[in-house]
Amino acid sequence: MARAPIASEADQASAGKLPAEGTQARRFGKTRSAQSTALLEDYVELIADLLAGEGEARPTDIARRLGVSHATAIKTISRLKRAGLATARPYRGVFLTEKGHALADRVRVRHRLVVDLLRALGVPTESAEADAEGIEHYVSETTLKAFAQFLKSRE
Amino acid sequence: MARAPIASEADQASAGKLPAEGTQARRFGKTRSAQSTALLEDYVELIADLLAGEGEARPTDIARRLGVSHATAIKTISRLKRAGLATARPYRGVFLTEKGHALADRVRVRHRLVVDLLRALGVPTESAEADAEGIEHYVSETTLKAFAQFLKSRE
DNA sequence: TATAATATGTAGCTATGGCTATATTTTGAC
DNA sequence: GTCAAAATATAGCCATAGCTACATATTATA
Repeated sequence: MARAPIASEADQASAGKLPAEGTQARRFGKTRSAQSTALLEDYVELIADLLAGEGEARPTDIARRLGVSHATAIKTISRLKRAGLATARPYRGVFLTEKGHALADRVRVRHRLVVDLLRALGVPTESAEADAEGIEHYVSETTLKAFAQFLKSRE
Repeated sequence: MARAPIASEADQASAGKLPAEGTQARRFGKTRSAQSTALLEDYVELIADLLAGEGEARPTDIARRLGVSHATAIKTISRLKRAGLATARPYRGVFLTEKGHALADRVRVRHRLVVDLLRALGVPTESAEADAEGIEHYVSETTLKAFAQFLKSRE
C-alpha cells in the first residue's frame, strides 16, 4: 500500500535531506562490507609488524596486542588462511602470503597517511593514532589521494 | 615459555614500530566497541531523517534505505528499543525516544562536520558523503574539535 | 464490503566475533 | 631425560547482523 508515498528524488534533493534510495543503500552496503574486512586488515597489519619486529607472529602475541583471547585470535587466523592472506601450521606461528604482504603494505601506507593528515589538522598524536585505527578502514582511494594532495600542498 | 621475548616498551619506541601492548589493545578494543554502536547510530540517524521528512518511519522504508531485508531491519529496531533509543508498536511505525533524538542530533552534527572537512580537503562531494558514512563513527570528540577548528580557520 | 496487494512480523538458517573451559603440544629448566 | 609451565588448539556457548520462507495484519480498491 504505502501509507504516505516516499518523496520523489527531486523532492529530496531540494529538501537537501535524504539522498536517492539506491545511492543510500549502496553507501551503507559499502560501509558494512568494509566492516567485515576491517578486522582482517588489522590482523594482517599486526602480523606484518610482528614479523618485521620480532621475526615471528604467534597467536598469543597477536591476541595480547589486539586485546582479545587467544581462542578468538586463533579463530580469526583460520579466517585469514581461508581468505588466502596467511599461512599457519599448528604450533608454528603465522606467516603472510604474497597477497597478505601486499595487503599489509597497502594498509600500512594508508594508516600512515591518515595519521599524518589528522596531525596536520591539529589532532594530538595520541588521538590521531587511536582514531586512525577506526577511520582508515573507511577511506576510499579518492579520499586518500585528496589527503596526500593536501599534505603535499602544505609542505 | 616465550620463544622469543617480546621487545621492551623502550625498544619498541626506539624502533618506532609497535606501541605498548596495553595502548594498542585499548585502541583496538575501542574500535570494536565503536563498531557495535555504528549500526545503531545509522538507524537512529535515518529514522530521524524519515520522521522529519516523511512524518513517519516504517520498517520497510528503513530497510530499503539501508539496503537490507525488512526482517533484518525489524530485528535491529528491536535492539534500538532494548537500548532505549526508539519505541515502536506493531504495525505502527518507529519513533525515537528523548535519548534517541539526542543521539540523532549528535550524529547529524558529526556527519555534517566530517563531510565538510573532507570537502574542504578537496574530496568530491559524492566520495565525501560515502566515506563519511563509515568514518564518522570513529571520530573522537578531540578530533571533531580539531576538524571544526580547521574549518573555521579557513573561512 | 470483500479481496488482493502490501507491509509487518516471526522462525530458523548462516557466518562473524567474542568468550570460557578443556585438551594437547611444545619448550624451558632442573 | 623428565616434567612443569606456557603456548596452542578445540569445543561449545552467546549476541550481532544478515538472509529466506512463511504467517499475519492493514489498507486500497474493485
